[in-house]
Amino acid sequence: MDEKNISAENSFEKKPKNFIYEIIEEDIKTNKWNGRVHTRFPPEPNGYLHIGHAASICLNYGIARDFNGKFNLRFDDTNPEKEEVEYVESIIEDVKWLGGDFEDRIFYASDYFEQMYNWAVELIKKGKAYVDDLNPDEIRKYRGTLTEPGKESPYRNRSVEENLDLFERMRKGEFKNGQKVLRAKIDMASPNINMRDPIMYRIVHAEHHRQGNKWCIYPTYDWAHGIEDSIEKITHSICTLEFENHRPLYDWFLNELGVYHPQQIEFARINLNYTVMSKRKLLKLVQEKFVDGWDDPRMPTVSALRRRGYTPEAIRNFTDNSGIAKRDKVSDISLLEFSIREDLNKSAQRAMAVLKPLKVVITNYPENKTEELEAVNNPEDSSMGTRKIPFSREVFIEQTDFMENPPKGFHRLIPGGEVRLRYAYIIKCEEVIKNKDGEVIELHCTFDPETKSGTGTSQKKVKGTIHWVSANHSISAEVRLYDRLFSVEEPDADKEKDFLELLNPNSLEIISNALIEPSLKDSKPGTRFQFERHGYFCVDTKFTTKEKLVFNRTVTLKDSWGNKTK
RNA sequence: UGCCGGGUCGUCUAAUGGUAGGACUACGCCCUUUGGAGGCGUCUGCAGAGGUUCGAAUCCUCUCCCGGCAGCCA
Repeated sequence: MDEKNISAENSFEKKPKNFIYEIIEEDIKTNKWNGRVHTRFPPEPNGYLHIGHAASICLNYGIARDFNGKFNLRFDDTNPEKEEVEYVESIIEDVKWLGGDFEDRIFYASDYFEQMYNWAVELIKKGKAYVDDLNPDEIRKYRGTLTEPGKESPYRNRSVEENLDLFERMRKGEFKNGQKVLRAKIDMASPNINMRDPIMYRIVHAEHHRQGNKWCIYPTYDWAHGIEDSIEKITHSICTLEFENHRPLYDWFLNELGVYHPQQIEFARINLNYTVMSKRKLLKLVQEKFVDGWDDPRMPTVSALRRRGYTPEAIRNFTDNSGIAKRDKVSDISLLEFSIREDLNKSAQRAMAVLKPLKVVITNYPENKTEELEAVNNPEDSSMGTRKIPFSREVFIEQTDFMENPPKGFHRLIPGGEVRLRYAYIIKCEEVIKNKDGEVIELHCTFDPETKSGTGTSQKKVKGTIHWVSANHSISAEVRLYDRLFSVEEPDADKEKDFLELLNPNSLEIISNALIEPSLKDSKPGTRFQFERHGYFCVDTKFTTKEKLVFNRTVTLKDSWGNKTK
């Protein structure tokens, strides 16, 4: 091939998406893995997945898809005390929902325990691992500090035979938790603390969610993870930055074993402002009932985002736009919100809902008349068609759409002013009815029959168009409005205050008597709508009953007027 | 004062020795029967100092700042 052809071909190549794609493209060029690409997502089933995990799933699955490779789901279930079947099940559901297609490749690290044990025996025989009798406290002291080398355990130089015997007896259950560990024999003076004879096995007498009581010794992350990757013939083992210091150890184990050796690559995890991402803190919010579960719509978990009305597409776009790099980052929540607005604007059916109703009587409209008005289901997508909305003499509008003493620039209803009722007529406010406390409780208006929507006969122009529902036809629903869970940008960053003190007390507002148009009556849980001029809403899957629809607000519409008045 | 990794608009991310660009946000304007959507525009950035070079965000040196690591967690 001559140079011209090469450059012609190159001009069709897409620019690598990020530094990991660059590495993989280079590997393909040099045939490092015989052209194979095989990634994995290796969660520990000790909690629900959050948006950060979603980024990892999208990255790993996306790589497999883009390079015609494979993607595994693998549970890193090496710690029976923290792991549960509930978490396994939720993780499978979430990965699938996000579009991470692992086909039939769902694996469990615990299925490799026998192989891991045998390889540990091999290392003992090579003189590269030993059983240590030091207790946890002693081990910590012997490890040294960040600036001082550690010292060797007095048990470090046991004979191979003794180590073999002790290790076998560890497995048999002859010792108590913490009594003995198996350690790799590397270098107690290493500047990398992870290399100071790291622990490979600890004794844990606990029931494992898949293995039951078969094992009482469990491998540590460092020992187990490379083996899991190796067994599955992973090519690129992608993990987060905090494992960078562990890479020498990952490599050491695989080299000593002389087995298939994937490449570990680290990238910066995604953080989001106004929330927390650590599983420990999320668990605390759940356990101490600050939220109604892992899927409370205010949580940053995948199941919460789903319940709130996010689409997999929006989450994928968000993680794509957040980018993959090595510098620490805190992504702005507004980018997440942008991604769901962008998606739902194109796909969500429009509807009218009045959250805080104000009664309007149209005095010149016949008492018993009902009109069926035509409304567009989605102005962005005419294939979604139209629907009929009933209109009658009494309607409800939004309390905030009327002001007796409006500020400059207010386009809605004012005494003596006119406004269009969406898809209906232009009305004029003739009289304001108040209660004895001076609160506005009702408006008397007149309508102009010449201004019916869609007739094209109206010469009249008004600045504002507001939404409404017919008093006799609307149905009641519960609407839940969510705001950010925390009132500060980085709840983790404050060293003075516990993150629980920084919770936003107004993160949930429940409106129990909102009025919605009758076409929404039989909406199925999970269905998404745009309530015009309010935002996107989703029928809640947890609290909706046959008697009552409950809507979650996914995100507000952008509101340039509201911003101005703040 | 150990080791490892990072510093590009407010946020996120490109440019890999050759015009610092995009997205989000914010703010204007236009348009609009959703104050939505859409269109157009504006603001703001290479941590600092030297050096190499015709030319540096990019290469080198020093400084500063930030993050991770001392679980029998992952």
